[in-house]
Amino acid sequence: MSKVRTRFAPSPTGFLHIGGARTAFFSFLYAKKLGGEMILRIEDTDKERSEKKYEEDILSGLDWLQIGYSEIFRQSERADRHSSLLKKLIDENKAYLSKGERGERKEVIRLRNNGGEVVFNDLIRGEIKTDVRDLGDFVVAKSLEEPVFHFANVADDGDMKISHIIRGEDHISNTPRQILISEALGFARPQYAHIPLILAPDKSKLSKRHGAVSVIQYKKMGYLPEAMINYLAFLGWNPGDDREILSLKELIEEFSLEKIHKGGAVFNVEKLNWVNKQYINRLSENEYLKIAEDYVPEKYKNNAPDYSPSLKKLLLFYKTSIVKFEGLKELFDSGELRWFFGLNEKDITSEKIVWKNDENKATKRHLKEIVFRLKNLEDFSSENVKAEIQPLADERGRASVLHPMRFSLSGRDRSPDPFSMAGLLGKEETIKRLNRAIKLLS
RNA sequence: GGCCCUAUCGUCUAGCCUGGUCUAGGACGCCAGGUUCUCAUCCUGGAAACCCGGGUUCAAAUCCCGGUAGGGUCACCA
Repeated sequence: MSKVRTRFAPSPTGFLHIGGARTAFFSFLYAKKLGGEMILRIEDTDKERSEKKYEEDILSGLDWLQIGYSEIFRQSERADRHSSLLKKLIDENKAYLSKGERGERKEVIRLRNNGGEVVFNDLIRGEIKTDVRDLGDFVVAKSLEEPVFHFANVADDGDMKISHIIRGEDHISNTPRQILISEALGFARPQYAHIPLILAPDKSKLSKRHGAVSVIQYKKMGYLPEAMINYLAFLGWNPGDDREILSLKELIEEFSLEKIHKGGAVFNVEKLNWVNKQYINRLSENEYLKIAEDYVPEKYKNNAPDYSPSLKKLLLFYKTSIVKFEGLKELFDSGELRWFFGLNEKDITSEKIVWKNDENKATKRHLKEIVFRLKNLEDFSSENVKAEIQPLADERGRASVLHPMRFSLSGRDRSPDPFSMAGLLGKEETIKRLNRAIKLLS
């Protein structure tokens, strides 16, 4: 059996969206699985709609997702080859120049179609038969210099020795005519595999109005590429067991076209978020910080308060609570982190410091005891603070002790636990805030 | 509309080929409880589906037929 060679052939008339990325990824996975390779072919024959920025977006999207290709071609660079193939077809009387019909603009080149039935075996859907008569002598080129999509596509697949064409199911009805062209050109017929579409929540075809257009948008939102390809792979495919989180290596090992579904799959951000979270959790501290720091708004960068040992510890603290890195940015922008960057003293009132029906006097006593216990603590880590304070809380009532401490430090009804905050704030600032609260209660 | 494709919890899906082990399994989300000073995390539990109708069979989510619904495609765009 000859070498497996697949291709991803996007036209640079739009961004690399979720669906395209998955198609590329399946093509890539299949080639890798079979020890072959995938090539990238930019189909830029539509000069009006093709744009460089789209090509760049496609390239960077593939790069981000680590979808590698062994070679890259631009269809526009193969114009000479296309016209000579077209000439050959005309010379062999398999195609002919035809006058424009019904007021159509000019002469076009049509393929002679003898009709009959075209049958092909789709690797995912099985045998598909099409009566090809009503196609008529269809157009393959606008002129010798301007081949139509079908022609250029087939010519390139033939020349580039593509063994497997893996593409979206919207191409399934194009396949018969492409087979006709391929046969006229004398190429060996490739295997076809049409994968189901990715749907929007309302089951319609996923499009711009359903959110992010380019996969690069997901990069910007702080999704990890490993999470993205993992999730994408599971849209219409799964390894057949209960595993949900698979590395690229495992994906390659497990992948098979037979396990791809026939029905479309709805793109679900919630699940993507969950997958992403799994990957964030697995990041080492350094890997995490490297990315996290890019999501700190400018005004907070290098602007950590004096009392802060480091911004890094703060970022690390929120590692388990974000679902994507953009969540960090939201934390900063929402004021959620005000306890760290600048407490608003007006937020702290004696009523709020005191837990439910506790007395001011008792609360004050608790806070004083906390200060007393922390004053001489050498290593002011969250763990050590907890070791000092937890017994006190257990003894006098957890809420009665911990709520005042937490509120004194954060000025918020919802905040991290007091031990973590104390550790992040440092000894001096922690005691300063506690004393301020004690004063308020007097 | 023609042609083609598809159909299991709200969503992603296992099971279907090789009928019984399926009172249909897992995951996300949701709800409840637990852990907890709050929020989040984490743990436990719960609600939630075989599109409909016929047929074959002792037995059908699984096989067959017919509906219905959804999607794709019908370009001198890709």
